[in-house]
Amino acid sequence: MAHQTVGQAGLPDDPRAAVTEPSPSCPVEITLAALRGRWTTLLVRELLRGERTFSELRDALPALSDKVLSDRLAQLTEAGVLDRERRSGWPPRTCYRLTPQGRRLGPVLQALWDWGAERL
Amino acid sequence: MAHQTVGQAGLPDDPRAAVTEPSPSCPVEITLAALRGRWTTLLVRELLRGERTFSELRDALPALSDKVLSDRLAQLTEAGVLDRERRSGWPPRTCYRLTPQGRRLGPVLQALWDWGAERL
DNA sequence: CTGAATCCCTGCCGATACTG
DNA sequence: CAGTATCGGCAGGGATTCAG
Repeated sequence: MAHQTVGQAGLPDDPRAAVTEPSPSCPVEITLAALRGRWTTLLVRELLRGERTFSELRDALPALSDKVLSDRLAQLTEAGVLDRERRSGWPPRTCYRLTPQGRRLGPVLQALWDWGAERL
Repeated sequence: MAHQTVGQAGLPDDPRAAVTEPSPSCPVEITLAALRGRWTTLLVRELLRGERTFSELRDALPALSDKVLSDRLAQLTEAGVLDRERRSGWPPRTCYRLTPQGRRLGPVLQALWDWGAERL
């Protein structure tokens, strides 16, 4: 439903692409904001493989500090990309999984991958 | 040809996606590096519509300073996204146009647009 | 175990001024 | 016209420490 007004024409000619300065409401900016920052795409890739706890993510990305991991998980949760589920009991565990919106980032990452792969 | 080893499986299971920290040689990072920074996607969008001179770009994006415009054009040229053509004579003009690689950013921006548009 | 708070350092980007 | 040089403010992100 996003493009019924432009058909096959694509983005450059979409009337809503007429902005003349960066705007947080531009769809492209929204997506880039969700993926912004170091480590973010690696985290999404990890979660595309399945749900993970905080420590599983830390183990999967050993060079990522707790602070940045926590920051990125908050950013992605805020962006609607993933859910957190706190499990009661001991030791405390929090499990993260992609939302349906988050799973739709798969094709986006694939598009980014494909373009970059052609340059190698 | 980028994915013959993974068929339809897609990125998360590609063996080359096994990196555990951000790497400049990761295809996703290459693409994000090309698009990095404020104004970059707007410049690419503008050039997807056709070639532009420095001042045409400045007129299209009035809030963009000369310095940043110059920085972005250099970054995109370095990334192989666009070519510059200096025209001799007076006044001096430099024309920018997308390379074939640069034109292939169209589908990438479209993927970014589509994901962001669903969130509105 | 899962984070939040703090500190510091670096790089981005905007403004301004200047050159071929 | 098409840039480059310089400076300053601010946000990103790493290390460390503290808390629920």
